[in-house]
Parts: sequence; structure tokens; C-alpha cells
Amino acid sequence: MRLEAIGQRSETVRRSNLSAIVRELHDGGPASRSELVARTGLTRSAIRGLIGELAAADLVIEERAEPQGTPGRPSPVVRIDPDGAVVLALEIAVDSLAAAIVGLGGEVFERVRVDRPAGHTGVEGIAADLADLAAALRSRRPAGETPVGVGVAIVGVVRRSDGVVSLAPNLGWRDVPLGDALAAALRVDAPISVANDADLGALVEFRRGAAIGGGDVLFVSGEYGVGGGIIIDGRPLTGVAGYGGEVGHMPVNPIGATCRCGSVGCWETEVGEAALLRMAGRPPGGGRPEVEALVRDAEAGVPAALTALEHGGRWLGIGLASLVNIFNPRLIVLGGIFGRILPLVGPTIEHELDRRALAAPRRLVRVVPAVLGEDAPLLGAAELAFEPLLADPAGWLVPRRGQRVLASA
Amino acid sequence: MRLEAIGQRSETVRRSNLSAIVRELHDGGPASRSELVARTGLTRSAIRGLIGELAAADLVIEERAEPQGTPGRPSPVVRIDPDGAVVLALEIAVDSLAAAIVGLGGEVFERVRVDRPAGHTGVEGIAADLADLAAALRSRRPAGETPVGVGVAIVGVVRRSDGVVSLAPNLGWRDVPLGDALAAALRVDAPISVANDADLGALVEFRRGAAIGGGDVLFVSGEYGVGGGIIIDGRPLTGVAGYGGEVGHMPVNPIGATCRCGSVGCWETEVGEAALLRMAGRPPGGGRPEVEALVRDAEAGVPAALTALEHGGRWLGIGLASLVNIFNPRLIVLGGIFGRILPLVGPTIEHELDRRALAAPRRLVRVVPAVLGEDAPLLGAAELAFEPLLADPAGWLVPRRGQRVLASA
DNA sequence: CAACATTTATAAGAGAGGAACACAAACCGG
DNA sequence: CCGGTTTGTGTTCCTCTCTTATAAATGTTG
Repeated sequence: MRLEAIGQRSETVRRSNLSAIVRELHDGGPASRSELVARTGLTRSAIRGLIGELAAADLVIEERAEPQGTPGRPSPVVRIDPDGAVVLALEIAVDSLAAAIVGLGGEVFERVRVDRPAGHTGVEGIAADLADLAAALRSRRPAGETPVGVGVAIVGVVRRSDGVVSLAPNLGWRDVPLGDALAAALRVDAPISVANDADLGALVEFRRGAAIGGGDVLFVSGEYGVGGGIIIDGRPLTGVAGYGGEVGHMPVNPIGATCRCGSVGCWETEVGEAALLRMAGRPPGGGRPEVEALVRDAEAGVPAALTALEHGGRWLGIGLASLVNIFNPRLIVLGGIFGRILPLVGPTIEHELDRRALAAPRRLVRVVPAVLGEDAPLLGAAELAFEPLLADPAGWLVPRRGQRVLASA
Repeated sequence: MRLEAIGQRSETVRRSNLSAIVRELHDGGPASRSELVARTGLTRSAIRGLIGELAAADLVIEERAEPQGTPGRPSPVVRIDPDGAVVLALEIAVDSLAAAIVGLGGEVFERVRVDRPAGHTGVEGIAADLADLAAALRSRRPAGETPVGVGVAIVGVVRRSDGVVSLAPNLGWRDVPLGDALAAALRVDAPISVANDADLGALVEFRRGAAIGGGDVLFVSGEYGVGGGIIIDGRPLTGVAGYGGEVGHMPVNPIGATCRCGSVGCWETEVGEAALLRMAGRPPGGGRPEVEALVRDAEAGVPAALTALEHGGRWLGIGLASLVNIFNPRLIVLGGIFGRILPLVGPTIEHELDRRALAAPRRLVRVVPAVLGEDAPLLGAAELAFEPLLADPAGWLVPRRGQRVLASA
């Protein structure tokens, strides 16, 4: 069936087991050798050999565990090597650009976010700005440190295979080869992966945020538009070309307003920032600060603000009901303004879910706010950039740090 | 991360490779040893050993290939053993019951469908009826043949883990333990798997129908209600408890009619059988024959019929646009009445998709009719029942046929 | 009928994890 | 303070599975 139909062999097993260990440490933090034995189901001998290989590749280090008051010989603690692999994470947001250098294991070593001048939307210009940010960050890191990958989050619809942004209304982009532009500007060897910001927000909430271990998770983020990221059985839903999860453009209201995507009655025309502000009689272009003011008014009991949020909450619930019936998720994580207003509109959302979602799936789902803030997409970009290494750690026997690079070259 | 975190070992490789071969033959039909070598990427020696094991378990047979006019020593053809494993497939449809005995590889050996008396909805009664059908079929098969699994398709929402039907409006069921009832009535040892009929229709269209090799496929079937089955990257989307894919209950029209599920404006209230008939001024309870008459009228140019289908097609397109934006599928397969009316409403659907779906995903999707007819869910139930065997053929070294059973017991 | 191409068959080799046993390092109790 | 208990490491040998190498088999082609 599969085109690259795959027979398994010994090396497959090794790769898979190495990957399992690195993933475990990357996602869950340090673990003793014994814990790894328990979690993988492998024998001590096997774990020992695998860890030895990972340590030789400078991906992990072993340390003596401090005494824990339990009998028995202490098991060495294995952790991601803090001087090991790093990636470069980049984000192109509605009105800012950001960059970070993130280590395997998720530690953020350097991070910067700058405003993006309004109207500054050319792809070369943005790529150059990001390259400058990246250079500044890298200058603060040890000489010779080279990212093993570059991840990019962008407010737009992305074709993952080649990093082409097929649609980014906020930037006025259509079929823009962002991946190529960044490759030229950054001048790094590492592979560059581009993805939608909400997809990456979902990924990082799943790995390190509100949805850890959820398995089936729906992430919906309210920004200027509505972004969605879907995790099914632990795997991100990307669709056939990486366009999956654009829940903001579900048609929910056949008699609704025209959306900037050209369609009519999209979900985001009812629950996006602009819709909330419009309902409250505020300037729809006010952006996040204006929304923040609106939410504060609502918290203070201002009627117009409450009505607007009530309206938004109702449509939010309607759309979520749709998604619940389709996906039967265990968890819905609300990010951006949706996470912000959840305390106020939670009951409204729950009411719509009770009314519109099938009872059985409904009973299983919880709605929670995202816990990672503004930088979620940036951190998600880092996760994306680590993916090849996580999938095949042995293929990344990182030739790093001074002499080693020369020796192996 | 995964709870049953899995270290791989040698046996894993063996199981996976055996599974790959059996799947290949089950899905794609007979293949020469060389073809299997090419498709799996394994060596001839490995394939030889694997096939030998499968042949010893009576799962496959090897035959001399007839000469094909090419030089070189001919490669034996491997095929599923026609006297090998079979499953029992059952279906509980709106107004009929069906049963079949299906061999590995998909050959239907016996099949029967009977009307279900209206009002006959008790689970014990239906289970008994199905058991009678099954017994009749089995009496026509060789003595000693025992199904390795039982698959059940039902018009309802099913919790897969235990075969409880949580909701089946057509039967008036709510939280009915169908799996247990069938286990008691059938008196077979084989495991019983229950699933939604549309999910199974999607599965079999993907394996043997209109969506072969599609990878990401959306199956939407118009019956009394609207059923949906979703295949993502070759795997059926089941949701956290098997409730996934209930696209019929997406709220699409906030000012629409009340649905029998209790919600308002569900997709199926706009495009289901009843909606089409209502729009055409026909008795909404007329069922499939009445719909058939409606379609014939439309084909003959009767205005009221054309208007009704136009309405249905428009809403069909609206809902599909939603799903296209969410899933970015490569293919949409329309079954039931939707497949029937596709030639008439195709342009309307395409128009709504053009208008409402994001351009990039839209460009990639094709809409086609299902090719497997009324029995699709039944055949899907067979596929479901074969799943454990396909996943681990070695675990099913079928002790079958006379002496062998005694010898191994 | 000989040359060639392709595949099968068989045996030896290599990679990876499993099992068993001796030893090590912690706690516990007298 | 010292032996007992518990838990875990290190090491060696074993088993499983696929790969590699070589000879034999079975077709087509000229």
C-alpha cells in the first residue's frame, strides 16, 4: 500500500529505540536508566547500549543520581546534554517577528521579539530581518554552535513539503516561497521547516503545555483570525499537503459576513478579534490591546462588553460542537483571546456544547485554556525543527564543537 | 509518552514484516515473490522465510506463475490461501439485516440480506436474527470452518472499546451493549468488533473501492441521516473513544431545523433523505425508494425535483467546504444517495467548494462517487474483523481443519 | 543448443535485544 | 558498626532476524 513500503530490519529497531529514548527525555525531562527500562519495556542491557551510543553522540549525558532515601543501588540519571543540539526557531506573527535558540529538551537559551513595522510585508525584507535576529542570538552563544534545524511559524497556510506560504492574508501573501527566501538569507546548512502558527501552537501545548499526554487534542486559537491545530492519536493532522486544521474557515453561518478568504460566514467572521470588537461597538482594527480592554470592561460588568463576549462565546461553542462531533477529542485547548475570555464565556461554551454536540463524545471532552503564552508558536517551531533529529537520532551524530567538526569532515 | 511505551525487538520486526506481506496480499491481491521483494525493500532471503512461515500457517499459498515471456527464472506467485482464514461480517442497517462470510483477501463466500421488520428493534431480537443468518451461512461452508473474527456495522454511534452503541436513533437505542448481546447469541470464540456503518464504508472504499491508495480520504454517505468516515494518512479516524467522524451533526445552519439528535441546524437536517424529500414536497418518511423516484424525476427535468436537489447540493457543498478546510483531503467519496445524485449536483457542489473552501486545499481535492454499493458497510465490517489478524499474522497461526485442531489443542 | 537473465536455495555473517549471573551501592535494623 | 535486603549495573553468552555470498535452477533469446 504505502509507496515507500517498508520492510523492517535490525537497524530499524535500533533507530526506533534510540528515537524513543530521546523523545522520552526531550518531552518528559531527565529520567533514570531504570525508569527508561520500565517505560520502554526493553532490558537493562539494551538501554545501556542505546544510552552509550547517544552519549557518544553528545546527545545525552549520564550523571549520578542524588540519594533518594530508597534502598538499592542508585540508577544513573540520563538527561539531554545541555551543550548538545540546538535549533533556530523563527516566527512571523501579525505584528511582530521573533527568534529563539532552543536546546534539545526544550530549554530556551536565547529569545527575542521585535515589532514588525506595519506595511513591512515583503518576503525578502522579512527574511533579512529574521536573519539579523538570528545572527544577534547566535553571537551570544558559544562559537561553533550550529543549529541542527530551523523551524518557522507563520500566520498563514503553508505547504509543508517545500515551505511555500500559499495564503497569508495578514501579509498579503499568496504562494510565497518563504522557505527558499529564508534559506538564502540565513545561510545555514540545516533543513528549514515552515508551518502554520496554530499547528505549531497545538504541537507545543501537546508536548509541554495544557495538553500533555492528551492523545487526541483540538487546539483553537483566537487571534486576528482563528487558527486551529489538531492532534490525533499523538500525531499532528497536517492534511495531504500541510493545509489541514484551518478551522477558522469552517462555514458556520450561511447568512454571515463575507470573510477575507472570500467565503461567507466563516467561523472567524463570528468569533475573531474583529467580530468581538465590532459587536462591542469598538474599532475592529484595534488589535489585541483593544480586545484586552474589552475583556477588562466585561470583567468590570460593562453591558456592551458582556454582550459582545456572550455573542462570541455562543459562536465559539457552536463551532466547537462541530469539531467535537467530527473529532471526538479528549481535550480542547483554547489559545490567544479564546483562552483569555474562557473564564468569562466558559458556561456559554459548555451550554452550546451540551446543546449541539452528540452526548457521548461531549461527555468526554474538557475545555481548558492554553498555558503557553504568546511564544507558543515560536516554541512549536523549535519542536518542528527537532523532529528529524527525534525521529532518527543516530543520523545526527552531531559533528559539533571545534576540532570534532574538522576531524569528522 | 505513549502509555504502553514500546521498545522494539527482533520479534517486532518479524511481526511487522509478516503483517506487511499479508496486508499487501489482502489489499492488492496475488503478487510474485519478486514483487514483494520490491515492495517491501527486504531481501529475497527474508521474503522467502516470511512466506514460508505464512504458508505453514495456512494463510498463504505459493503457486507456479504462468510464463510471461520474460527471461529469467519465474518467480512463484503468492496469494492468500482461499481455504484460509474467514470472518463473519454483520450489518444492522435502517431497514435490513445482513451477514456475510468473507475470506482473507476480500472474497465474499456467502452473503445474505433480509428486511428488518419495522418496529423490530430489541437488541436481543436483532442479535438472535443475526445469529440465525450467520448459522445459515455457516451451514453452507465446509464443516469445521471457524471465523477468526466477527465484525459488525451498525447505523449508530459506537464506542469501539467495548461495542456499546451509545446512540442509534433509527433503532431508538441509547447505550446498548450490542457487542455483549452478539457474543451471547453467536456463541463463537472469535473477538467481536463493532463500528459505525459509515466508518466501515469509508474503510472498504479506501481498501477496495473508489479511494484506493488515497491516503487522506473523506467519505460522506447520505442515508436517512448523514454518515461520515475519515481516513487520515491511511488510518481511520476514530476519535478518543470511537465516536469520531460524525459529520452529519456538524451545526451548519444556526437557524435550521431541530435535529433528532437534539441539536439545531445539523448538516443532516439540510441534506439527509428527509430534507430532500421535504424540499421536493414528498412524504419525508418515504425512504430510499422515494428518493430514487425523486432523482428520476430530476433526471427527467421535473422542476420541483430539480429545486430540491439543487438545495441539497448547495448544502452538501457548504458542509464539504467545511471539511475540506479542516482536513485538506485528497479525495471526497460520496456514498448512498449522495453518490446517486452526484451526477446531477456535481456542479453545484463544485461551485460551493470554489466559493467557500480555501483555494489551496480546494485545488487538490476531487469529489467522486462510491463504487461499492449497498453492501459497503458489510464489507467494511469484514475488514474490521480481519484487522487483528492483519496486524499480527503470526499470532493467528490458525489451528484449523480437523486433526490440526486436535493436535494443537 | 549455448548464452544470458532472473530468481530460488542454502549457508555463513552481522546487528540488535534478551537472559543469566556476579558484583556494586544504597537503605535498614540490631 | 556490620551484616542483610533491595535494587541496579556490567558482562557474557544466546537467540532472533535480516543481509550477504555463492551455487543451482528455470526461463528466454539468438
